Amino acid sequence: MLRTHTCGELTLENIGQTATLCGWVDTIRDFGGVTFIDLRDRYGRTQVVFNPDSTQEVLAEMGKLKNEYVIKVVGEVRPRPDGQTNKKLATGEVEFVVSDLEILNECKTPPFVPGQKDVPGEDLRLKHRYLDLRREKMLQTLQLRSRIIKTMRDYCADNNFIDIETPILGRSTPEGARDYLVPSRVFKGKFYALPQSPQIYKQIMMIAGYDRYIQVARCFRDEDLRADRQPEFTQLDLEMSFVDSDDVIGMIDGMMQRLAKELLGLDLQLPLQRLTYDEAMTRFGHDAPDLRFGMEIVDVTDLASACGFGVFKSTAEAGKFVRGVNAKGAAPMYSRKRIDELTNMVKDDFGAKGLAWFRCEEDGSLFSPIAKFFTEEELADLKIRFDAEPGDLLLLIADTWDISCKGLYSIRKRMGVELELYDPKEMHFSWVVEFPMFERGDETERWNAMHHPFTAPRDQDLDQLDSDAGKTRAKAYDLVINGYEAGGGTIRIHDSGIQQKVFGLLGLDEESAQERFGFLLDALKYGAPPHGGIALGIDRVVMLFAGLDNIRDCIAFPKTQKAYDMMTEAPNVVENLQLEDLGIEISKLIGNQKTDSEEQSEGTQ
RNA sequence: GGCGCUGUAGCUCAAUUGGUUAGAGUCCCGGACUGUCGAUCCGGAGGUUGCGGGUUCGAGUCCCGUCAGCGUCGCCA
Repeated sequence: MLRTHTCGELTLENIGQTATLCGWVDTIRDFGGVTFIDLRDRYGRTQVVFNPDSTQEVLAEMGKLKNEYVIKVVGEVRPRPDGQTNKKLATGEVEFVVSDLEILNECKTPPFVPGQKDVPGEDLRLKHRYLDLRREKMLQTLQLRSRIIKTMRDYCADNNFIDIETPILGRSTPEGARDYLVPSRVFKGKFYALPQSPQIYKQIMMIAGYDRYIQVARCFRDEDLRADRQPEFTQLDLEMSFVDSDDVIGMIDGMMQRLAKELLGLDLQLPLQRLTYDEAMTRFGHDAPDLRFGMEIVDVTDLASACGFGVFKSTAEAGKFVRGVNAKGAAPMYSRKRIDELTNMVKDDFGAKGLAWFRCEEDGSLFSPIAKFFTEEELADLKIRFDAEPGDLLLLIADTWDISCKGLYSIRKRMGVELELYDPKEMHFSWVVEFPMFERGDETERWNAMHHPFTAPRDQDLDQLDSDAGKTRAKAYDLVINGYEAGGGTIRIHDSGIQQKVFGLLGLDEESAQERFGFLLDALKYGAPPHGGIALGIDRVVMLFAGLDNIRDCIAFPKTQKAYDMMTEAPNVVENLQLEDLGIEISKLIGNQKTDSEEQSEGTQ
């Protein structure tokens, strides 16, 4: 080892000891005579002191030091003079008086330094990720991530789970998200697919009798990115045999309790709150509601059908919905302009026709551009329904169930932040359960699986599969933290008769089901136990536990919104020889296109 | 693919209704200083305002296109 201690280690207990430290030059404070350098590594910072009575050689080397040089110093640990301790530093009561200095490596003048106050632009951070990862915040987040994963693994190990790796090179299953494909050299013209999840493999493991499986699994989905979505991400994949929904939920309840306790010092009361999907949609318009605040949706379709306002009346009579939220005390903060912004949001993003609003005045009356279409009694009814008090702002959408859900959900989410309706540091864990088995495809009359085609229906809904499939509820459950879907799972179908029936409803005949999932269907016939599981999005859990609002800061080497790696410049062109090996020819329409960033950097040179 | 925000010195940001030589802090370079910890002080360097076009007597500012980053809708079984 080049060093005897780390930069976060030396304290008053080490006074008088000779030690050797290695690290990066964080800051230099040169007083002409004495010079202080904060030496930094993963573990902390130690103040290193150069005195004028050092040797000429040491002083000469010291003169060469600049930000982010990597050095090794030998010296003695001494207490700091009275009144000169630094309480911000764990090592702040001591200093390290240097007797020898070796420059292990120099550093070009960096585009930014890890300690600077203003965080650089994200593109610059991603391009020079090795510098960005030196930043305290990144270091803390990745350490938290490591501890979260360790705690998850420990918990699972304590509960008899076995950790098993499944293939990265797998087979494309055209359902679901777009696959990342890998061409085969041996089977020219054929492709592997990177896993969207180890779903099939873990079910096979259950059939094989490995009744409690986990994996920290990298998954890949070739879809557009979001603040909380990366093309490759990590999930804690878990599957259990001889269980029902409550058993899986209970297992994760315990895991969340341990995570919250060990990493945040929070005591979670178990069982965690549960909402059904229907309840979540009715009350919050979304299947992963943020339960840290109220502002629940109020349905006034019945009032609307009897009122004089044509838009409301016709909407209600068409079997659609008039629903709204009461933003308590929001009226003074929301000018016409800000209400217009909300209106544009629900129109542009979700295709709502408009946003009706009522302001509750000081005298308790409701003011609105559309108030004239309502009788005094109707206005009074609205007030009662929404529990409106002076200063409140009522926002209503008259539209389909889907649009009213989406619009009111986004309004609630946005105003929750703007009105500071909750403490951003608060954590709320809950479950949304009993999702529908099926949803309608956009252009077809056929059903689509809401989760995946192996999801089991609730026992009491089995009969409904034939009569009213749309009403069938599944043994499906999502873990929701602070309004984010942190994980989701289901109990799987282990009965081939039910599986055939579900395939039928999904429009999959026996032949095509066999073609796509034959190996699983075969395996299910060889003694499949009842089983089910869940997958937790580790990146998102880290994001939420760290109090961050984007997932890239929880991943060491994330990709941009276009799934581009700014540091390695992947994806990129490959040698023609590699393509020939694979029997692949790039279409002339595409050619060997330069990536956009290459074009841009050439343009700016 | 749609909508929106952003792009000015190495970095973080200013620049009034379009108006003189595009500024500040920081970083960098040089100098001073023996107790700082966001060190301080003095001096200096540093710009094709992302790129291309247009309007105008005049464009960092307005318009069109384009590229990049971010947010969002679609999408994400």
